[in-house]
Amino acid sequence: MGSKERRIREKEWRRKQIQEAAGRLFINKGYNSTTLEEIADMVELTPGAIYRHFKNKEELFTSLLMIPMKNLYNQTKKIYNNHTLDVEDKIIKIKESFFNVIQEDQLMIRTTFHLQLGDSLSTINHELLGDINDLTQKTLKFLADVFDEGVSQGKFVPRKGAIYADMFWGIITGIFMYEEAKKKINPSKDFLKETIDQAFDIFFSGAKLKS
Amino acid sequence: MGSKERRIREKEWRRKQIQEAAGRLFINKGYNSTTLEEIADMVELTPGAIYRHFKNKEELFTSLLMIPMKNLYNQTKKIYNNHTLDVEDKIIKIKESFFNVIQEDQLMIRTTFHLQLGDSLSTINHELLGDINDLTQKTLKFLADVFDEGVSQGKFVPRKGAIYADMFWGIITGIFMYEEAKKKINPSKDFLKETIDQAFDIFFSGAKLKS
Amino acid sequence: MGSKERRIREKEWRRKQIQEAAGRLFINKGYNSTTLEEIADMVELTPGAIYRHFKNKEELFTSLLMIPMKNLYNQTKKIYNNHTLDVEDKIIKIKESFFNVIQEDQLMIRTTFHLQLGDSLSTINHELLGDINDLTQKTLKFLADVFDEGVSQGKFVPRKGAIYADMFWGIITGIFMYEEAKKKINPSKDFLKETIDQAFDIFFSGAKLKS
Amino acid sequence: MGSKERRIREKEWRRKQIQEAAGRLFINKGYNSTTLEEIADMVELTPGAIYRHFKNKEELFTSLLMIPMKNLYNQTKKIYNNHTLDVEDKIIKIKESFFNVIQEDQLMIRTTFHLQLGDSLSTINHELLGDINDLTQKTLKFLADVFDEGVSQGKFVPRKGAIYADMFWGIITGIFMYEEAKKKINPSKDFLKETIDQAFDIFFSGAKLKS
DNA sequence: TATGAATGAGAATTCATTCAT
DNA sequence: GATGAATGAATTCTCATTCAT
Repeated sequence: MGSKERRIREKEWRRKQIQEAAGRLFINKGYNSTTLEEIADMVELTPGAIYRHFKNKEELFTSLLMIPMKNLYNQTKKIYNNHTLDVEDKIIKIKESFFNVIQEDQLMIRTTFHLQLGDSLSTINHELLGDINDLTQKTLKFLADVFDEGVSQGKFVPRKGAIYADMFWGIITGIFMYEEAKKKINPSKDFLKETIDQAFDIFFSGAKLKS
Repeated sequence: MGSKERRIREKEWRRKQIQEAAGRLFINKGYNSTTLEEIADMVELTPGAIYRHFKNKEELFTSLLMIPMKNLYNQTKKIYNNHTLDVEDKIIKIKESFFNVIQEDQLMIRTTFHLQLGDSLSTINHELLGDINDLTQKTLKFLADVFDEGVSQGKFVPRKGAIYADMFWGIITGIFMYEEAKKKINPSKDFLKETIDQAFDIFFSGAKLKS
Repeated sequence: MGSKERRIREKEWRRKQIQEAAGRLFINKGYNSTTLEEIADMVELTPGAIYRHFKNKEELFTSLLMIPMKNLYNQTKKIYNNHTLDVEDKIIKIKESFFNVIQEDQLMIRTTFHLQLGDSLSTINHELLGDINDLTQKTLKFLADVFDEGVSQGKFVPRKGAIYADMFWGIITGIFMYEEAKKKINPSKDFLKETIDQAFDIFFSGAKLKS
Repeated sequence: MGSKERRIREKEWRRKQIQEAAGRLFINKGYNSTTLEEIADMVELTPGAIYRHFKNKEELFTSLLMIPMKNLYNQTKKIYNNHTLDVEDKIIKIKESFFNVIQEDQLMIRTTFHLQLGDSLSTINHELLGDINDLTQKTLKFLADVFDEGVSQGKFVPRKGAIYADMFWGIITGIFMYEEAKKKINPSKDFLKETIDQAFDIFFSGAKLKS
């Protein structure tokens, strides 16, 4: 019988459920201000039960990164491998992917920065952290390759594709964070999409070789 | 007698001393992992004494932003008001200012992001927070004005100067954070200056109107 | 059919298996630091399954005493009843028995002391605890009887046999614990056998009536 | 003014107060069953305040050993250095000292055994543990020296003094623990003094060279 | 019989902050 | 202005034990 499999599926579902609750809370209140009790309450469990699914609070937190990161990786890979698209199309599509994933999953950006701030993540699960870094690198590698291709096709100003990719990532995350911050103070309007698009236009236009 | 003034000067010196210690600690260990006792130890005081100089931990933390922010503001203002420079020169000089201040005072960026992450900063002194935001806005306003000027001079692609300014800020901070993160994993080489410069080139070249 | 017996045998075998695993763990990590999960892992069971065999953790712990205690009891009884031996021989043989059992089954001593320390053993199964005490008393009773016999034969300084027996037990266990402790700090050499033998010599020589 | 000294004295007094409360509790309930809250209640403090005086629960516990151990050491040293006593007198006096200290401070024995059982003392302050071991060794060294002297005076059966000393220690602690255990089950009579004295007689008589 | 998810109650810490001196 | 002892509230994490399957 598939009773064992059902168990596994249920366990996975629980895991996801906890992640979602934690994610929502982390976004709203930040990592340190979110307690395990709140998370547990949200999924109608006890704090102790969460430890069956995650080694500790930080692993739970970090695990949240994997979801959108995998997403991002897969989408980027798909675009990269789509040979009906030319270089410019690929870059535009990757930009849209980035934007969508980040938009849907604000937590990713926040978590990334949390990791970068290095705040009290000493007990972190190093395997997981390594996985995340690998995934980011691999994702940006696709992007870098596309840029390299564009350069070799004489479409872009000759620069290392990796530099283009880093910039790309920096621009998107930097603007995202800053716009989020502004929204917090004055929530009236959301300029995120607009600013990122315009930034990308400039970036793109600056990258292209003027024929 | 100037004894009163001397006392004031001494007090200010103490304040600065505490800020420096706290800054170093915050950078290395993050906000939450740094205890007031550590800070106090570093300046050979007791935790209680710090409360004579700062309302609480968060105000101390936030106050650290004021130093480089003022710096940044003043430098930007000076460049803005220097009428011997043309628009392009101003922007390049402002970029250098930003880079230098950020470079010297990494804490600013980290603190900024901390504020953006909204992590446990609920008890923050709102006046101080407001001050910082004002200063940032005012600094970026100078930048936006320069861009507006460039646009009206037909030098840049027509866009709102504020958008250019935001992007500018986002690019620099985003790249800074990402490069810092990479350095943490592989400390071999420091691409920060190079990446920011190249990013700026692209940005600048994308912003300029092709004649 | 013997299927019922087979089941019983299997159950007993499981029980023994659990005891062995628990014993090894208790010796190495102490009672409190050993979790039921660890024990269960070691015998490839789940924590819950252990409750089919033992009422709770403490009963499992205490039950470990029964094995060597019974052993000790049986051996002592045999020697006691062996009428080809004279009093001195019996005592020497009993000493050897004690030493061997303790040596092979260090846990007994440790468990005994744990019980004596009274640490968190409130929920203990009183029946089992009683059994163990009875067994100890009965074992020492044989020894006491031998001493009494020796006294009445004019071989030993007149004292109550029970006192001799208690002393005997105290000496062996006390030296055992102390030597173990020393071994922990400096594991180079093992003086246990030597020290116990010499102690016994002194004890024996002090007990004997100088003719 | 001696205000600073008064502070220090007060702090020391607090420390002692905490130790006494903890000691009483540890004796009655065992280490693991005693909570910091109980200890804190007893001295009318909060659990947190205890951490100003002791790094953690285990250090508090272990520190209790130092008091009687120092006592024992000092008394033994005094006897050792008293040149008006002959070897036999010294040994008898040391025995009395041991008995009294152990009697008054049962915790010492229990703690010693706790350390020997190695139960969950992983976070222990190693310095302190080392100190205790040193003190024990030094104390037994005095005893060993006395025995060596006795041997060289032809009073005792030739054996290493260290062996005599270890035995001495093992006998006393072993009997103490066993008698305590018996008292727990049947509290009617206390044979401790009697048993130790008789054990010592035998030991002593066994050690002495029959002229 | 065994599983393993979940409980529940505790218990040790940690620290920002206060306040009498 | 500084001290440092004390607070107190929070929070993470641990496990023996239970129970539906």
